Amino acid sequence: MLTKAPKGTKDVLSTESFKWQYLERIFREVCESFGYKEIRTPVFEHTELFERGVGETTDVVQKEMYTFEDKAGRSITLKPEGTAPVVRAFIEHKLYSGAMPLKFFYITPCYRYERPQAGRLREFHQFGIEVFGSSHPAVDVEVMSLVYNIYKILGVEGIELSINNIGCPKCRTEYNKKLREFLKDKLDSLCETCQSRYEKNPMRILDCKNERCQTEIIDAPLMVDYLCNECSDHFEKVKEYLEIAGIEYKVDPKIVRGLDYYTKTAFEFISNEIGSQSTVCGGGRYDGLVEELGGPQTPAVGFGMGMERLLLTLENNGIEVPREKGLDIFIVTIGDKADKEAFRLLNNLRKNGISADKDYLERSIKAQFKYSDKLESEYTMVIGDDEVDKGIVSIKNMKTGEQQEVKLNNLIDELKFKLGR
RNA sequence: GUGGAUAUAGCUCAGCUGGUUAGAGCGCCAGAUUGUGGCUCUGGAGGCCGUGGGUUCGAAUCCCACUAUUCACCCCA
Repeated sequence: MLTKAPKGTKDVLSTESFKWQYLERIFREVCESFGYKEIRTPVFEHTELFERGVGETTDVVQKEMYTFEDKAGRSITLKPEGTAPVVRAFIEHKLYSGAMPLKFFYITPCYRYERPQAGRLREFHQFGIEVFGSSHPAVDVEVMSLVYNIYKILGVEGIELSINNIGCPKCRTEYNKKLREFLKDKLDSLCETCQSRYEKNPMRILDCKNERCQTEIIDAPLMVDYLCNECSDHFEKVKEYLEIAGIEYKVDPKIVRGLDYYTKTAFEFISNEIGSQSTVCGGGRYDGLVEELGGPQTPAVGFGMGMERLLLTLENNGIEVPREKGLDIFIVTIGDKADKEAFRLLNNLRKNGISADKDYLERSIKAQFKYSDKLESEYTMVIGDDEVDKGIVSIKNMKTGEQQEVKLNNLIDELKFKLGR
């Protein structure tokens, strides 16, 4: 137990971390080019924030939150998603009083108590963005376009964008009423989960994979057909802007978001190659959330992307993440005197921006070379008594095997030249 | 919360229907090459065979329980 990471968590070892750094770098670059700024919020929040923000009836809140009491008896919850905390910060710091729209991105761990499976962990990492202050449909599309760009840059193929409009509180309650009416006398032939969905979230029934349920709902009314003028107008404009952006999409009237705050636009990017958890990115508009949490009425859009799932997608696309470079130079030492000289040299090299390392195990020359090879050093130099006395060392290019004599006091300039620094 | 699969060396796995010192490849360490890596060859270290119980003269192997991992459902990124 002591030497086992808790269920649903994973160490990112140094042999993997370069992939994360790569993804994070791409996110940051793309966000910067879209004018988004980073925001960092705490890993834990008051439980109430998620109850109110995500919705008391959602599965996330009802059975998946890491909730505990702190020493003063406050109920604290590890963030299960990224949006509510950003909205909280937006309200707390009265950011609505500044220039709009306001565009943020974040990279954060999230926590949900679930049974782990492929593409699903209890601690997972989410990359997301939020835009506050504009109800313009083009903003919805900008958000999707940012995701689209990331996939393009990463070289990910076979990801499909599905969009829907799930209405606003006004037309959705109207629609839910219609849907319940339609399902009322079919209730008995629906599967168990769908029966519980009937009250909680009847739209979800449309998405059921159970065949019996599917045949029952063939003629069910669809949200798209019951949108109010404002919502359906918004939906049409989103499609127009998607055309302008040149982003392929399909309308999927069955997309339903499991978080209560979504309004109007809901979208998903789906990959069919990473197992059952096919949603690689999900997002949408949430025009009512800021107000719900005590701020002024402020429209907003955003998305969240699971980084573990993105990594899976890359793997299954056969995309190799560029590896980090090896060491510039490794110093092989022979004897005590040389060891001290090498230690002094290391310091100098590093100060000059040349990454350098040496042996610390007093191993044979051969073993030191092997180790240098493992570190993927560009160069390896040998230093023993002779070299210290004469002030001349030989440096070996590890790719070509060529060796060259260099004066110790010229070493740094010579290396800088060779490395193109 | 529900269901299925799996658990043997650091990693990937073999070990047939129970039979005595548990194997391979890779990795690690060393030597062949006494101051030069990658290739090759040789040797070495490294296992409570997930944990506990049971059946048996005898269990890595069969049975049960537990734990962990994993996949799927629910739900979500």
